[in-house]
Order: sequence, then C-alpha cells, then structure tokens
Amino acid sequence: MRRKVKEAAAALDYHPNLAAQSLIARRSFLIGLTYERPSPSYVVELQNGALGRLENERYRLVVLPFNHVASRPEELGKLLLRAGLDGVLLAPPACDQPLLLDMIERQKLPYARITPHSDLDRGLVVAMDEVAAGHTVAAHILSLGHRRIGVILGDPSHAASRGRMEGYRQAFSEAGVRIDESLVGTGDFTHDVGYQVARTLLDRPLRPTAILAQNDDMAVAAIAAARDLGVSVPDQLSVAGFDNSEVSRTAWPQLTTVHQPVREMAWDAADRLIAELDGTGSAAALQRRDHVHELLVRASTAAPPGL
Amino acid sequence: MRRKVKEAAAALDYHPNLAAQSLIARRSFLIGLTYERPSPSYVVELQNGALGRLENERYRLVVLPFNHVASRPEELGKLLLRAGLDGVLLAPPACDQPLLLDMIERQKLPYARITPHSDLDRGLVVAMDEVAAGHTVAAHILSLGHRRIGVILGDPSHAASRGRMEGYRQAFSEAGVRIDESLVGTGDFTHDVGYQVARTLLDRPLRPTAILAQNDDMAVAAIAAARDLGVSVPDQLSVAGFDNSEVSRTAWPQLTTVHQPVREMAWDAADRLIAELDGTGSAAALQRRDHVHELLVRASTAAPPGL
DNA sequence: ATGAAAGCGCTAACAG
DNA sequence: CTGTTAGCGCTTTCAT
Repeated sequence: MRRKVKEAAAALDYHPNLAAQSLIARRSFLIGLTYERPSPSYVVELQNGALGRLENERYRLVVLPFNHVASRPEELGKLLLRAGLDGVLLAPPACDQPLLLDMIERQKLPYARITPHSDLDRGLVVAMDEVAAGHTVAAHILSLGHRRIGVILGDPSHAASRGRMEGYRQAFSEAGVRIDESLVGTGDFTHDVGYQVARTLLDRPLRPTAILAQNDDMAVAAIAAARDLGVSVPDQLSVAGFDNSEVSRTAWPQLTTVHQPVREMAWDAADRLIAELDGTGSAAALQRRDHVHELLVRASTAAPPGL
Repeated sequence: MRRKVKEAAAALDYHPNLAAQSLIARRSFLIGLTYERPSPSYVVELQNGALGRLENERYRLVVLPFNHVASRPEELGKLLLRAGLDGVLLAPPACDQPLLLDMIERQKLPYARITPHSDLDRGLVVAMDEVAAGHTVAAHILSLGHRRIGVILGDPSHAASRGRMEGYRQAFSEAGVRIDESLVGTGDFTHDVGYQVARTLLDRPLRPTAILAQNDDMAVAAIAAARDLGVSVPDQLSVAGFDNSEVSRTAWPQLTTVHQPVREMAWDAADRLIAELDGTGSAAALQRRDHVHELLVRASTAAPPGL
C-alpha cells in the first residue's frame, strides 16, 4: 500500500509542496549569504565553499550582496529578516557591524560570521588571524632587505584592512624599521583606485623599493603602474598582494601573495550553521574554528636593487 | 484601528511568516539561477545582473551551480524541480539541454534562457549572436594582415564555443583564407588548459602569428605561454580573447576582446521571467530580446611581423 | 495496519 | 468598518 502510493506519486511526477512543509516545520530551509562587492574571485570562492557544504542537504543558498553596510546596517538587517531565512552567513564587513548583529539576535536568527575582527565571542565564528597574515608578508619583504616600503591599504571599512596593517606594523617594529607614513596610501580593494595610489607612491622622489598591497587586484595594479613608469618588477620594485586570487597566478610576474582559505572558511561557516539549525551541534562543531594563512612566494618579490 | 494594529506590529517586531504567505499565494518568490562553473567574473556578472532586476521585488535569488550538465541533465532537472522555485534562469550550457527543458516544461516551471544556441523558440529567450561575435573578432585579426592563425576553442559542450568558431569560419571564408585545422586546439575555458594548448600551437615549426582564444582566461594563458617562449605580444604574436572580463583589462598587454553584455542579458532574463510570473507581460516583455556584442581593440593585437 | 482530524500562519471571502 | 471563517498542502497525533 505504502508502495502503491509511492508508485502513483512517481507516475504523476508528484512533488510535495515546500511551502506547506516549511509552514509546519517552521523553517524554510533557506540559508542566506551576505557579502560586499569585493573581487569576483573572492565572491565565487565564498559561494562555492558554502554551496559545497549545502550539497546533499535540504538547504538552499540565497545570495544577498549588499554594498556600504557600514553606512546603513539597519537596512541590511531588515533585508535579512524579511528574507525568510533559517540562518545567515555573514562575510566581511557585515560580520563586524554590531548593530546588525543586534538586530539579527533580537529576531533569533542564527548566524555564522566569516572572519570577523571584533566581538569574537558573538555568534558562530570562523576565524582567520589577519594580523598574523599581515605580519607574515611584511616579514618576508623585510627579510629580503627592503627598508623603504610602500603600503596600499584596502577599504578602511573592512576590518581586514586594519588587521593586516596592524600585522605590518608589528613586523616592522620587530625588525627595528620605522614605517614611513607618507608611503601609506588608502585604496578600496579595486584595481583602478589601486593604480592611482601606486602611481602616487612611485612618483615620489625617493621611490619605495617594495609595495605591500592589501589584495591582489591592487597589487596587479601596482605592477601595471610600475610598468607604465618603466620600473621593472621585481628587479627595481617588489610587490606583494593578498588573497591568492586567480589574477595573482595569471599576472606577470606571478604575484607573491597570502593564501586565505576562503572556500574552506565558508564551508566551515555553513557547517556550523547547519549544526546549529539541525541541533546536531557536537562539541567540535560548537568550537570556534581558526584557519591559517599561507605565504606564497612567487616571482614578484626579490631583494631590493643594489643589495 | 488599522493604525493601532500596525503600531503594535512594529512594536513587537512582527514579520509575517513567508511560508504561510507562500502556501496561500501558491508561490515561493524564489527564482533560481543555474550556470556551470565558468570564470568567476562571468558568474558574478550573471548574478549581479539578475540581482539588479530583483532588487525591490519580493523575489529572492537562489544560486544553483551545476557541473557537467551535458552528462546528466535529468539530475539538474530534479534539483530544479525540488527547489520550490517560481521560475528559473538558465545560463549556458544548461539552456541548451532539450531534456532539461522537457522536464521543466512538464512541471510547468517558467524559465528564461540566457544566450541559448538551439531551439530559439522554446521558453523565454534572451539572445546574443555568438556567430556574429566570432565573425567580428576574426575579421579584425584578418584585416590586420594575419593569415596563419591559431584557435583555442572553449569547452565543446558549450554551444557558444561552436557558435564562435562558426563565426571565425565565416570570416575566414569571406577573406578567402583557409583555416589550418592543425592550428585549432581544444581547451575548456580555463587558464591552465589554455596554456597547454597555446604551448602546443607555439611550439610548431611554423608558428601562428595570431591566436584567437574563445575567452579571456585562455587568451591570457596564451600571452603567458608566449612570454615563456620569448615570443613578444603583440610584435610577434597577436592574441584576442572573448568576454571583456576583469583579467582582460589587468593583463599586459591589455587584451583585445569582445564585450558580451552578460550583466544586461541576465537583467533582461530576470525581467522577462518576472513579467511572466506576475502576469505583467506587456507586448515588449514577450518579445525575444537580442543583445549585441562589441569588439574592444586593445594592445594585444597588431599587424603580423614583417608586414 | 489504515483512516480521520487538528493545526502550522496567513489571506480572502463573507457576515454582521 | 470590524469580526468570523474557511482553507492553502502538508505532518503529526490520535482513534479505529
């Protein structure tokens, strides 16, 4: 009989109505993912990581990009709360907006934060030590012998930008080198602005021998700026990026960069969120998870000229 | 009274239950987007286009990437039908799978196809003439004087790949030039495979003076291969890509490429789907929409050596 | 084992 | 204008 029903269902191409199931189960099986328009490769890694964990689960992924969270966190909050989600994955910089977290918590919407920088004890967090990552790449440049080093910061509203800079500072101070603040420029993670900042740095009478860019897009822009000025990389200028994105490999020379396991972190965040939603929270799943960065030394960094 | 209720609702942070609304409205306000893992920039453009149209609508976007549709179309079909969607946006190559379309139609799931290549009369279609685009770029190379021209095809399961090649053929035949089939290599739209194919082409005793790559990632790979062999671009070798992706601009030399208005097409597809779902289908919305490509001549193409 | 009924939270149709 | 009710499609509980 049970079988007969099943057969009839199959014959009629019957599929249960998800809305009715959701109504009774009190959940939508929808997980949201918010992020802010950074580079395409970052976004895709993030999505694929989360999707990888969701595969073979009933959950579906709703993408909710949102720009300028910093200037209007409550708007994003409303959007998320109205979206009928079971839970939400928060990438930077949304994961660092206390007001947003307040709103979400008030509505008891479970959430996981991907590489937050502040309030590390709120919600589920998948962490990454940006300071240590910044330290590593700066230490690499210093160990090559560079002393006059330029910096291209990312968008200041991203905590990652501040964290990485903090790491640079630590490495400089350990090496007994003073940071020349006039060689620190502010970009916004995009190629075009990165190019402008790089030009400014390279046009200075006493040009830096190395540039630390806070992501690969801006690092590639710095290489382009150098090329346009006839400055060869890495002979006359070393350039290091951040992210190990696709362009870091297709650029020439290939970029020295820091690999951030974005995909794995997104997978983890989804994993923890699901554990919470399904109540399968083992002790392991409830712990904060830390991921480590990896310095990839490629062809864009070398000893400074004359050394 | 009406006001009092509203106030109370606001005070309690009340939000209507979407599942219940869906149940009664007989729709989920969920739109799916399927695509196959091509380059990150393409995926992001596609998503942003669709999301742009969905903004300020009740609809939410569920992303459903799926690899190797060609080998298992019924699996994707099941996935889509179980996802509780109101409609679905089909990017290549899924939009060209007749079996998939059959399944979707049988369940009466509305769908819009983004740049399909076959059965242009099925479903809502947002078209793009790949043949004409291929023709344009090949004609550009031929007009520069090139005669020994290599080709790096994309994934053969993508109809776009075949369409573009057809365009190359037309341009060659109009110019009275025979295609040297031994200079036609098959890639898969990825940088790495593109590099291998480019190496094979450039290692031939009689090296081509130009390479037509079917996307930018492979074109950049061809430039890398040339550089590794000491062949300078564009002096000794011209390279043209396809897509006007981010890398085409950050590459050096900047790539001559074909701009495909992916974002606009995705916007349009979402627009038409919504028109169908909401029954606001004006005459304009029901028409097939055609988008045109644009050749962007940049620094990677020039006259062949000795001309 | 099978069948009947209640109810998830909402909207729409109707009655007062 | 306010209030009541039926029912969307399903699952769960309870009765047979």
